[in-house]
Amino acid sequence: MKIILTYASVFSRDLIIEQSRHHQSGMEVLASSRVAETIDMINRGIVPDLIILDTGLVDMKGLNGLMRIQKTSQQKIPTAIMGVPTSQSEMRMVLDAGAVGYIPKNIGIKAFYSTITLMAEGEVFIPAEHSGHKDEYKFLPNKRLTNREQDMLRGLLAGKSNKEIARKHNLSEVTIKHHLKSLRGKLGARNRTHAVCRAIELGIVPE
Amino acid sequence: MKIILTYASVFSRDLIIEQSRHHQSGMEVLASSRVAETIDMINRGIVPDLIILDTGLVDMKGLNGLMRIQKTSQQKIPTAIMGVPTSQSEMRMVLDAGAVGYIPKNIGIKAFYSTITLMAEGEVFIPAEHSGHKDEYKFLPNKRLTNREQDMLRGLLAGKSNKEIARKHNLSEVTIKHHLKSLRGKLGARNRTHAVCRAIELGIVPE
DNA sequence: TAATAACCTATCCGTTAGGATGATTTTTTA
DNA sequence: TAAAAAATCATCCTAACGGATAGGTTATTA
Repeated sequence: MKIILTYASVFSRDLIIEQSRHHQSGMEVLASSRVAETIDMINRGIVPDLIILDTGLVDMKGLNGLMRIQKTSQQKIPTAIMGVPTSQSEMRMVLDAGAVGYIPKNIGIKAFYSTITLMAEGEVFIPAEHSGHKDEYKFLPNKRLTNREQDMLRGLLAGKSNKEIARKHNLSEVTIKHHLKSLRGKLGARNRTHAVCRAIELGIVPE
Repeated sequence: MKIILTYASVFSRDLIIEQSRHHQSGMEVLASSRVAETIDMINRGIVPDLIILDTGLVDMKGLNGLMRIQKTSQQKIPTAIMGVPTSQSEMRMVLDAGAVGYIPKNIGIKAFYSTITLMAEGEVFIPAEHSGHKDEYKFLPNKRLTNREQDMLRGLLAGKSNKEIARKHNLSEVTIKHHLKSLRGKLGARNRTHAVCRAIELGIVPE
């Protein structure tokens, strides 16, 4: 079984890959850190049994990464989304977009392996424990963060005030408020504190 | 080589353990999720070559976990702290307390293994790349979060306002402010948003 | 018992955040 | 090139946050 693991966090990805080498004979995991890299692999003739896409990828843009991969390959390659589970509607959206499943990041290792084995065989997977989960969060809309929004996020992560962020980037405080507003909107956050939580949950944390 | 891995995140811990089974013959990693559990193992006669303590453990209380383990075992068992690297003084503090090293959580897997092998042999380890690191953060003082402070943290992580937190716990808004203040103090945070970042950095995130 | 830690409340006051509305310029994309 | 997206700035206003200061109870511990 051949898998392309497209994962933002190098440490976690390496852990998964390292240990998969010994877990099950015949399991081959290829590492990628961007959707473009994964598409490149496919164009070079690699045909995996399963592609896993992290929701936190820089060039993912919501579910665009999934669509781009589907356009690339002639035959349909089973593709799964891996992310922090939020709402049922998010997972339904993922399935509607053509993914074979949603892997929650808090999954256990054994479950992880049985899950991806199932999905590589064409089964559709959504974790059962989330079936009754209330729709607390909105799915990250089909929009990536702009440069300015990422600046704002970095500011928040440092605990800075609007005034401080404004000084740092030579902008007016008004502009900061504007970018923060659209950042909150994209993250589905109620306020700046919540925005930080959402960003970390979703794996969208700029270095 | 026998190691007790005392780690808060079950997913990460299992990844490490699963893959260590195959990494090097003779490497035995025992899982624990609390300091008390680790102490219990020692009392039951298990003598590991190395103990690894995650800074994010619920019953860790700063470096108290380290001290408690040192008191438990007659012969000195090499004990290492694993956490998100913050400041040099934090790591120095860890060494002063008798630890054999500080393992940064963003370490690579190969480095991780060579590191713990070294430490099990009695070598003292601190990652070199942090030698010139500026003292930006204070180390979490030797104080655990009180129940109320943990309530506050949970509120922040949900993006709630003081008023909402107050309603939830049937307290006055003033009291919320009070607990938030001491929470910020303990986390070394400038404001509520920073407090969330610090808590996540330090691995102190209540379920 | 005295000290300490955890907990609860209050008022005053300045700062910060964020909503609403409106507008212009630049850059990107279809 | 026309349309859309991104970036910039302004004002008015209210809600939320946080500092300073001051008081209290309760439970635990030395």
